[in-house]
Amino acid sequence: MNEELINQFVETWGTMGSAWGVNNSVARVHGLLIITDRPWCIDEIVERLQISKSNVSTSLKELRSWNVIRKVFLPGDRREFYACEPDAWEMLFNIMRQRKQRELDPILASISLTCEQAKKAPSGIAVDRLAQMKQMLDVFDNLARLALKSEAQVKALVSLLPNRK
Amino acid sequence: MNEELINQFVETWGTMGSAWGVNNSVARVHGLLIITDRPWCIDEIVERLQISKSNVSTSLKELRSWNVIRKVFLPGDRREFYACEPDAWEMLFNIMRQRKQRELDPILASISLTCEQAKKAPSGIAVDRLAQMKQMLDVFDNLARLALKSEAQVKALVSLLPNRK
DNA sequence: CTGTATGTTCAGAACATACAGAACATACAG
DNA sequence: CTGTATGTTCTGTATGTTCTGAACATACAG
Repeated sequence: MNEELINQFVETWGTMGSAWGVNNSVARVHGLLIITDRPWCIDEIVERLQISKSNVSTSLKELRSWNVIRKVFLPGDRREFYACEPDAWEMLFNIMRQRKQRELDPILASISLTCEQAKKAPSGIAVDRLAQMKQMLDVFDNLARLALKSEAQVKALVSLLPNRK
Repeated sequence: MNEELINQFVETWGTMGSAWGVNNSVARVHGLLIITDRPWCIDEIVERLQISKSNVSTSLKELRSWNVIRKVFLPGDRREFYACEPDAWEMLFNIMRQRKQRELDPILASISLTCEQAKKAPSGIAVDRLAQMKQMLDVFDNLARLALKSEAQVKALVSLLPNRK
C-alpha cells in the first residue's frame, strides 16, 4: 500500500477544496475515498486521517448532501461504510447541480428583480451595466442547464478536446 | 439617485462573492463600482458603504490584483478614483485568468506528479481513478486556455445560446 | 433485557478571518 | 520647510469557523 502517494493526493484535494470554499476536512475525507476506491467506515477514516470521529461524521454528512458519496453495507459487518461516486464526471455534475441550486439560482433571481425595477425607476444607476451582469449570469444558467440535461453528450464532447502537449 | 436599488445590488454581489470565496467587503466595493458605473474615491466609498477606510483601501488593492478595477485620475483632484472594468465579459476573463493561475495550475501540477508516480509505484491505490481526475482537470485547463486565447469568439459564442423563457 | 458497538449531536476550546482605528508614509500646497 | 490631504500598513479586538471530547441516541448480539 502506497501510503505516501495517498497522502499526497489527499492533501492536494484538501487544498483544492479550500480554494473552492469546501472545508478542508470534508475535502480530505473525499480525497481519501476517491484515491483508494474502496469503502471506508468512520473509525478507519479517523485512524487514517488522524481527525476526530465527530469531524469525520460531519464531513460524511456534508459529502452525502452533495451526492458524491454513498453508503455501502458490507455483509457480516454492522458498521456503515462509504464509497465515492465511481464516475468522476457524474461526481462533477452532482456538485454542479447542487451549487447551481444553492448559489447561482438565488443570485440570479435577485439580480433579475433588481434589473426589472431599475428599468422602471427614475434611475441614476447604470441600467445597461446591470443588464449586462444579468445577461452573463443567464449564460451561466443556460450552460449549466444544457450540461446537466445532456450529461452523456457533455462527457462525449469534452473527450474531443485537444490534449495539452 | 436610486439608493435602494444600489443597496440591493451591492448586497447581492456581496453575497455572491461570499459563495465563491471572495471577501464580503471586497465584493460589496466591487458591486458599488459596477452598478454606479462612475469613479469613486476611497472616502466616498467609506461614506457610502459605512466601512472603514483601511478596509476600503485593502479591498481596492485586492480588486486591483484581480484586474477588475482601474485607477482614474480626475483633473484638478488629488484623490485617486477607481472605476470598474467596463466590459462584463472582459472582467470575467480577468478573474478566470487569475483563478486559473492561482488555483487550477498548482493543483494540476501536483496531481500530474502524483499520477506519474502512481503508474510506477507498486500500487494499492486506484491508478485509473487518479487518471480520471487528472483527465478532468486537464479538460478544465484546456477549456480555460481556449476561452482565454479566443476571448472575442467566446463572447460571440455565448450570445448564440438560447435564452431561457 | 442488558451491555457493547456504532453513529450523531452538542458545547466549548482552539484557530482563523475580518475589521476598525491608530500609526505611519507620501505628496502636494502654500 | 511645514502643514494638510490622501493612502497604506500595522495592531488589537471582535466575530466566525472548525475541531475535539463528551454526552447522547440507536441498534444489535447474547
